[in-house]
Amino acid sequence: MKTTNFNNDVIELVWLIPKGRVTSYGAIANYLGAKKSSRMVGWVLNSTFNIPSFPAYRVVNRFGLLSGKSHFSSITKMEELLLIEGVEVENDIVVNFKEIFWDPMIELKL
DNA sequence: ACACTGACCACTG
DNA sequence: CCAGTGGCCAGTG
Repeated sequence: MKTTNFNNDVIELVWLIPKGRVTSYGAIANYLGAKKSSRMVGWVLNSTFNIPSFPAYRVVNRFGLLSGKSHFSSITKMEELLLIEGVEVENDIVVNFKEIFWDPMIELKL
């Protein structure tokens, strides 16, 4: 596959998400200066299925919904992985999303 | 080359 | 509040 900067940046950033925290596609796209390209973030994540222990499960949509769960090995895998880190999930939605939301724009502060 | 899709998001009426 | 729309752009048929 072609390795673009965007691709690498997204992957780098996702690796930086602390355990027990989550972020959103939009937040990542926004931080990378591609605000309108949040769809691309999802696209990049879809190509990371072959990267062992890549924490793609820490990325959800802006509502805290586990929109990518169907792309994991098991439909419940994403939720399980989050639960292990102490992230509560109910009806495919991160319960305390606002509290544990990790915004690179703030956390990495420029 | 063209049309459509997608792990999305913000804006508009 | 809900539906529609535009923007982004790589992959696929």
